[in-house]
Amino acid sequence: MDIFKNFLLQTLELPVEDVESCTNGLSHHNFEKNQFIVSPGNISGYAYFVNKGVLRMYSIDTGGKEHIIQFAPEWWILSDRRSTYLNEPSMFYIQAVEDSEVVFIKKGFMEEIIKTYPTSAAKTTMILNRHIMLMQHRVNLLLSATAEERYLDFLTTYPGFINRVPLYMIASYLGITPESLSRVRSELSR
Amino acid sequence: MDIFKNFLLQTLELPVEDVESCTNGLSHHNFEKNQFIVSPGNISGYAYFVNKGVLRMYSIDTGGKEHIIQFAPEWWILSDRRSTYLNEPSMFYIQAVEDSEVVFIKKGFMEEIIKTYPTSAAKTTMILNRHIMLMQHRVNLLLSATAEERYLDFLTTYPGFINRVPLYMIASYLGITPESLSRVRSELSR
DNA sequence: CGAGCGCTTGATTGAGTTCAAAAATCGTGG
DNA sequence: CCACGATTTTTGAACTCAATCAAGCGCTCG
Repeated sequence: MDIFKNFLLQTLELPVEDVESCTNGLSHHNFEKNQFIVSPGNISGYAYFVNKGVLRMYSIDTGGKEHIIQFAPEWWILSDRRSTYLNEPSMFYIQAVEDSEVVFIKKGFMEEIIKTYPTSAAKTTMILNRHIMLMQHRVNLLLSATAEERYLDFLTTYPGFINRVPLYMIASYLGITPESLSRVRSELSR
Repeated sequence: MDIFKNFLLQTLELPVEDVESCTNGLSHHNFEKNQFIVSPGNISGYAYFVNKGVLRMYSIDTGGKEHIIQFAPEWWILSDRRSTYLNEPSMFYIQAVEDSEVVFIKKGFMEEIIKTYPTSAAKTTMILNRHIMLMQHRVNLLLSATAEERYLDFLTTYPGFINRVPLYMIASYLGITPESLSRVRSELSR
């Protein structure tokens, strides 16, 4: 939980003396590699802050293929917003890619923080805006870039990730098959 | 500007008597069809609330093809978040698809609103969360759905839009060519 | 140490693109 | 209100990038 307290301290700039009380009522859980935090059909009332490890959110299509919407390494927040904020059954799986430690952020937690510390509003909304930025970038890539361009962008946008996540998951994130990614990589190393 | 005041009143639930003063310092502009509000290289310090009309945000790739990241009809807010919040030159065009009336929301405006009216935090962050929802859904579709499935989803997610926006733009939004969309549509009407 | 998982490589297929041109629609001025 | 030029949409044929199917290799970890 200390890592999440640091997040409140450093990123949201809450007063040191209040951080303790803020985290009362928040739970954190450990998940083994491949364990599920959310499955389709669940209603997930939480956003998930990653203390340690990596999570992925993905769907499975009618043909049985996985499609990764998002990865979340340390210090990131992951959530199926539709499920969390509209109380709908999730369409996605959220799963630990490595052994992970995850803080469960109750729906409304962030809004309470803002109400109590209005000066943190800019920081809090910045997290959401940053998330939208990344999604805008991702949509643009999916619309306009080739398999190779997407892979190269991934390498620069998420340096180090290539060593933590199996290639077939990166392929799924990029919207290509593992076979194609393999060919792209061998092309690049020519 | 009255429409934006209604937005503050209804969506953010600000007190009636304060709405007037909140909008001081906000400007609104009219744009003719095809006029540009933002071009690549600009730094856009605003988010754009659509009083009337439709905007689109798009990129042009190295091959000269357009790719629409997002449409924004009435009551929506459109912004290249990267440019607005990180002060970077935009990568995108923002253009009026119809004659449009647009309110320029200064960076920081929403955060000021929250500071002044902390109880609006939930409403304000909900707008951002809703935006993320839509993007998550869009990424999932781009990763997993065929041209036909994307088109059908578009029809249900944005009913009525088909009549306001030329098909070649919808094709660009869906990540397919106008020719493919035409074929999908003739298939569907068999 | 072998069974399963992840990655690579090769051959074939296919959904969607590209290129070209015709048809339909729109809009604007006479 | 109509005509004509421009824009948008459709249709056809050839092509292409990435997917699929299939097989083999090499770890790893149980």
